[in-house]
Amino acid sequence: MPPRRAGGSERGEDHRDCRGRRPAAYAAGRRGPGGPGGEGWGRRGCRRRPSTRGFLRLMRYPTLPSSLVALEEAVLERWREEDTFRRTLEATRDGEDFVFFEGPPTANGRPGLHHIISRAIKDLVCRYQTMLGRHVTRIAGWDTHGLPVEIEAQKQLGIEDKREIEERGIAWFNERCRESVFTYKDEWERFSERIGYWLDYSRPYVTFHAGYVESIWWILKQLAERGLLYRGHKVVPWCPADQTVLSSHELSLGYRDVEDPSLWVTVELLDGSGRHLLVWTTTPWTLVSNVALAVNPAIEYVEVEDRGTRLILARSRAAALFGEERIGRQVGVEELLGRQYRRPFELIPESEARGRAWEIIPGDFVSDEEGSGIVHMAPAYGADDYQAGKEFGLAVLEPVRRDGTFATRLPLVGGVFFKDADRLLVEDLEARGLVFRSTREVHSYPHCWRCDTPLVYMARHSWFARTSSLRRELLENNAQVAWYPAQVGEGRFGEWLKGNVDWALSRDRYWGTPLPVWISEDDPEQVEWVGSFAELAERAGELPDDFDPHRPFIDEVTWRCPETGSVMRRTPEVIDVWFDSGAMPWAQWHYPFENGELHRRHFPADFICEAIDQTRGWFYSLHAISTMLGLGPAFRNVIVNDLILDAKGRKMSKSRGNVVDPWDAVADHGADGVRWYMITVSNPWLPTRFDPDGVKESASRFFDTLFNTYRFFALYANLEEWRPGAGPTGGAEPYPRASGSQPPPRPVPGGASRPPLDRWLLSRLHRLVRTVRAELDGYNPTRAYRAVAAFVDGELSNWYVRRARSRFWGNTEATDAEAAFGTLHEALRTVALLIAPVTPFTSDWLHRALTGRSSHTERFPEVDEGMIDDRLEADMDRVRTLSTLGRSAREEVGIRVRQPLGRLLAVVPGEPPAEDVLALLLDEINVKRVEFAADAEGLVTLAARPDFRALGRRFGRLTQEAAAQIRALDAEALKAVRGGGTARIEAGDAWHEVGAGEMEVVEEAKGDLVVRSEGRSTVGLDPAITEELRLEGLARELVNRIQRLRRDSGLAVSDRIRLGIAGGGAVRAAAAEHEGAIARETLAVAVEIGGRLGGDFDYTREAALDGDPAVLGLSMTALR
RNA sequence: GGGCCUGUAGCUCAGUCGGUUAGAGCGCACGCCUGAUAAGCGUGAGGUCGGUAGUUCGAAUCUACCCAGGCCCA
Repeated sequence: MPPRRAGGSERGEDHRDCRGRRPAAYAAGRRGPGGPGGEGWGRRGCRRRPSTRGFLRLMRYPTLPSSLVALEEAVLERWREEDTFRRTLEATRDGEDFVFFEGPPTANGRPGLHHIISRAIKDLVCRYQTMLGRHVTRIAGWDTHGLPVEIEAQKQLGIEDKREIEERGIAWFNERCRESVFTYKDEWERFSERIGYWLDYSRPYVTFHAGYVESIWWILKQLAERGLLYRGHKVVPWCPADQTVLSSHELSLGYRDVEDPSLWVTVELLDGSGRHLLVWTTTPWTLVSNVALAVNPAIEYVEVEDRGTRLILARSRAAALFGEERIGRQVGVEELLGRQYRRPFELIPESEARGRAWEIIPGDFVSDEEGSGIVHMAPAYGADDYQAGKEFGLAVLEPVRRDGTFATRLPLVGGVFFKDADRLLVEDLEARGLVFRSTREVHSYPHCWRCDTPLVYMARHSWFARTSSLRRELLENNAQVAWYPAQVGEGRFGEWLKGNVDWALSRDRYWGTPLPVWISEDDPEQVEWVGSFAELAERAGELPDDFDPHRPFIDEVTWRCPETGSVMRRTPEVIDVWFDSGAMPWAQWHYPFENGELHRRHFPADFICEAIDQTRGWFYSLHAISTMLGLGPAFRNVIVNDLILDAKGRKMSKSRGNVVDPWDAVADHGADGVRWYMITVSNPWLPTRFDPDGVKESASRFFDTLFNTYRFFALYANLEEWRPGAGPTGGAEPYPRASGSQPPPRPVPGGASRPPLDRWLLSRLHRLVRTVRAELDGYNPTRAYRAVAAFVDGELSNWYVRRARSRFWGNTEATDAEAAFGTLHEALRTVALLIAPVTPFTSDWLHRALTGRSSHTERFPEVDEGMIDDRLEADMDRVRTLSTLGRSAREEVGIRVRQPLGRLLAVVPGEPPAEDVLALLLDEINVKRVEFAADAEGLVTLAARPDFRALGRRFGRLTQEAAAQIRALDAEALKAVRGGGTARIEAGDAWHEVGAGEMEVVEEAKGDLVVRSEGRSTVGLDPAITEELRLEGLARELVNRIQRLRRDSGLAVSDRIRLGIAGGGAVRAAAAEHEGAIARETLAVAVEIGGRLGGDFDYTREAALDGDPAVLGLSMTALR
């Protein structure tokens, strides 16, 4: 038994290929102790060993490593040794810039599987552009500030809340944060290297570095000078337990379905009519703070009489709640607007209400799809409410304290947690007879994702960027961005911009970029933005050399205003961490303090790529900052990738236990395997399922086929000592090397002299190059590489190699052999270059194996349009269709392909294929001749296929009738149409002339043949086997058995033999008739044919050939 | 509750401008090949194109509504 898989210890010593197989060349010669045993390999075992000369020749085209992972490790080693990445940057130094921005990850979390996909895409685009000769800057970055970092630090330190941080000192806490941000930096760098993501880690941008912070200060000051920054109020989600604001991102982590009250309250309208307004809410606790009711002028309101009370509500809601028949008089909105009402609770003294209160206001956000069409407003506790409050100057009542409880001075609910107050409040309303209906319903409500406490929306002071004033610019700039897919840009991002609200910049936290704004202690309106450290020093005195702009040190920097004499003190907040990352186009260069030219060259980005969750994160912050600075869009092309799901389509999460460790994935499938899978399995913008079986499948389909093809090439190229440039096809080096300064050599000449199969492959190859370039230029990597996969599998391996196989060895026609090797070499090398962006390891290995050079310092293949031959491709298409049908027909009659048959009748649309292309069909399905219907009148019938596109235009609703009439045309009429004439049909009570434009006339085979057809192609196979054909079939069987015996006997591919064939009359006749062919195929220098096996043969075997027994014998011989 | 995406063979996915026999791979069945061989290849079966209603001579494709799943937002 051969060994199964290479164990770990054997790795590197074992000359097995990627499937764990021994390559034939080694299997024949190398007999290590672990190899197959001597017995069973022929009578005398195997003594062969390649000559030294032969062995050296084998080294020319190397054997594939034992696995994809081993291949990648070897390539990585090379990249490290020769610093290939840097060489590509140097080689393109004078090229036009292609600007790429790397979105910074946070290095206090480990890289995950989902990072592979965006990194694979980023790497792919950057490598492609590099191979086009452009200079691609790829600077790594680290996102190091913000709440995630603080939370991680708190977790490690076991700290529960902010109070504890302040007790132990901000300096101490921030030091812990600073230490933790690079916890996994090394792992990230190793991971990037391992998956082949070329990124410059030597000079990364780091958001907490003083220079980076200074650039942000500069940006902020620019914005302040443009009047875009202000201090205001905002309703924010607040966790009463942690006493902190949550970001919108964090908010989305904590939505949970809970049961809440569904309360309908009646509120008396104070217009003396005694009518009540019906109001619906799911948060009764906010009624305490109610200051207004909103109605929508676009909605119709009516009165309904219920239990002695006249209620006012939206018409559609009245119909739903009471039924049409109970609807009373209509109430005009103008009758309501500005009216006072009696507030549901009077727990807060009226005197505390500063501003308008308990009045009916208009609001277009009011819907009549649920509730009553009348919405209760508590500006402190809802975003819509707050907006309306600002617009109408409503009072803001804030009885809930930061810990979530009502102020103790309030009657009824003083000291009660806001959620717990609901029950008390509903009871009180019921007691006063103000409840119309009270139930409970399940809806989703945000909770703190850390402590599960229900969140409360609260108005808080905050610094804002006035982005809503630039809505038009944001949209205009967005229109200049090409989004992949487009709907994210138009839809998700565009809609979000349309509804843009001012960006709340400040955070009440510690570890972040401090807001560089100082406020007068005496006059809060006197503020000063500081745009650089130098400016700060001007005001506050010299800064230390190792000045750290972080809290708490920066908080101590104050000065006395020379004009007012007031002390200027910094606002305590830090900035939203998204501003950090959005500032990277400037801050990564410490612009404008240095690198002005570098920054100018690197803005805006030609390309960025991140996951969909960055829509409102990095995509927005880049876009918003750039727009606010008046600089247009920050990026021109953006690929948005979706999530990586598990094999069953579920989100990966720790709690489900379905998280795949990216290191495991790479160890199992290789980086190229995972990259290839992620790029080709579905478009990046669709959620991608990570299915290990799927990875294996797509890998084996592609890599194994490609490697097998290479192996085939290498085997024979080594045997025949072929190398490019030696023969008549000339030095095949069509792609200019990136580093070379000479003009590129011309591509291989069109090769009209090459056989059609070769010309066809090159035509397909160049068409492929055209496709791949077009798709990659259009940021469509999935389509590009699916096309490559189809080429390698369907065309290169399963048609070209399959059909050209015999030309690769023992080919006595040197030109033909040269053409075959040259063509296959060029195809493999071109494929190696095409896949360089997507599977950089395999590409590099293959390219080096074929040429000795790395693929990554080469230029991307160019299309030679002259090589594309439409006619030839069409002919080959027909031949391939016919061979499929021929095989199917053979299947049906049960005659194997080795048995030659006499005749195939064929019908194809259009012209028959050229003679030399047709030869491939004869060979493939092993028939002596193909006759086309045109030559074989009487064996076909004519039929008409209506062309609906044409008929539809002409006949409209009569199309079906006309089509039926066309189908019914008789042979005479069809002959006339085929001859360029017309036929008459009746449709819609009128006669019409129809011709070749309205139909296609096709031939269909008939008769006693075995007929198969598909589309417009048909074959009829003549199953008759003459004696002559039988003998030829038998001869082929003999070749087949002899080859098997050769191989089982351990002979090398090129060994010559002496051959003996013994058997009955038919066997002898077949052998004698086809002796020459048998000898040629089996490399026999002598053939002995007889009734019994004479002579002394080293290896013998009996064989049954369809009931004809035969005995075969062979010996190796030194003769040639 | 709102926006966007997805739904095609058992599974994973293609499907161009609406055109009349909806494709591929895997899996399955059967077979072939045996010097690319621990591979490879072929043939076949397998479909209510999520559903309904429209538009149209004609719908997987366009429209509306509904269902299911996902993402984002509230």
